[in-house]
Amino acid sequence: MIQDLKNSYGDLFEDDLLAEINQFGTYKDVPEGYKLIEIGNYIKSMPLLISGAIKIMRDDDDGDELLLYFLESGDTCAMTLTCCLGTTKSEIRAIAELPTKLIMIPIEKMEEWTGKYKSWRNFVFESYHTRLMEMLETIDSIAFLKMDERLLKYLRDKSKINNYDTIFSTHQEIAYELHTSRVVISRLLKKLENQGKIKLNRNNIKIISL
Amino acid sequence: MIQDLKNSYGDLFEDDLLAEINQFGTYKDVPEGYKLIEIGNYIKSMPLLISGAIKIMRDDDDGDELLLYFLESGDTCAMTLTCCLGTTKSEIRAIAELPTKLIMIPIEKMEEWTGKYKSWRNFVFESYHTRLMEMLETIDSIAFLKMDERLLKYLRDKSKINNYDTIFSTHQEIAYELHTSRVVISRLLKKLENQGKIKLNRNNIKIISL
DNA sequence: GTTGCATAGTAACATTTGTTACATAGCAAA
DNA sequence: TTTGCTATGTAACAAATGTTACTATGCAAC
Repeated sequence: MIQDLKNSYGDLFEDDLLAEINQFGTYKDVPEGYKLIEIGNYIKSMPLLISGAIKIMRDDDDGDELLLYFLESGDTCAMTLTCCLGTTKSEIRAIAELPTKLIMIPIEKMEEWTGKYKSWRNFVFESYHTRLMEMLETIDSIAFLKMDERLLKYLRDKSKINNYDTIFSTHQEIAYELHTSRVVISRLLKKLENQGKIKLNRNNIKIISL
Repeated sequence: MIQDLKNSYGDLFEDDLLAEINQFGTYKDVPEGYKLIEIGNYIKSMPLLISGAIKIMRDDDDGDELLLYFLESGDTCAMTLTCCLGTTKSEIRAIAELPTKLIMIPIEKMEEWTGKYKSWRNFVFESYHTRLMEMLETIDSIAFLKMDERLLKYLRDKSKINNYDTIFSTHQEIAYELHTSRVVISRLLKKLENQGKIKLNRNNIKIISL
């Protein structure tokens, strides 16, 4: 574990801190689709991403859902932070988008290190920063873009995250993540296919040129 | 200034920190409508709200805009924090919603205190937390609510912020903040009036029961 | 191959939201 | 009072999105 850790965070943290992370953190290796956090869960630890990607979803009571953003490999921790502080329940759902390796840090340590290590403090601030910017981007998308533009952006983001030009999702899954209906997505995807930008197949979408 | 400061933050910060804030902070008293931050500005200081309220708006390049949230009186500082860290430009616009008193803290101090005072650190984290939650609520509104529900929520929030049952806005202003058109707002407001929930007047809306 | 199920295609229609265009009303300055 | 400006009301229409319902297709289990 220490090697993975050094690869991802060696530049960021001093050795003492790395050692502490190694000592108190719990290594986790989860498969694609693994549910890391469910809405309403109490959060007692904070994840550091080593590799893979995590999808952060917002759900409301009526079963509505919406993709907020992805956490990427070298990329920092979650907005989970937020939920840690108060003994509040999670407002979001976190699901592994890819096979993902991460280290879970217990809350107490997280707080302790905040006083102890400047690099840790900066890391946490930096994470908050990134998260807020990510949320802003999400707001831009749903407030200012039409569904066809949102879909395009979605396809681009998704293929970037997976680092692959084929997206293995059904229309229904995409519809859930963009909070619309399957028929709408099918319609728009077909239009993109007619424009020669993608190639539709069962259970996957090949990207030709976005 | 020290008295205002103690009233608003006395419970939160220890005396040493209060003294430093008093020493290094700049007191500001701005009228309603005063533009505190414009998109693209570089942020060199962080505001502590003493009284009043600040409206945070998101704008995009095409002139689209959208109300993100309000900062309230005793309420903590801004997402401005975020913009401070990096030497990045502001992604948002901040406008005094009411006559507002605040203290501006220079960035350097902000960072220095983060290491020095636990209460300051917690305050900053807490602020980030609140801001993220506020953004989540905004996302919920635009993603899951129809325009009529958003308008209702807007009227409630606005009257709460101003602590008054009459809202002094034109339909056009509301339309900008909800990122829709004046006609749409007029239409929906008229419906609410017909339901007996509000009373429409020129330049103001009296709330009867929401 | 046949069956059964999940996925995708598509038409027709409903609803919501946005747009245009014009009429009316309130208010203040001349 | 008249004028002019801003704000509001409203109809008619357009576009975007959502819904229903049904068909077709791909794939796997049998």
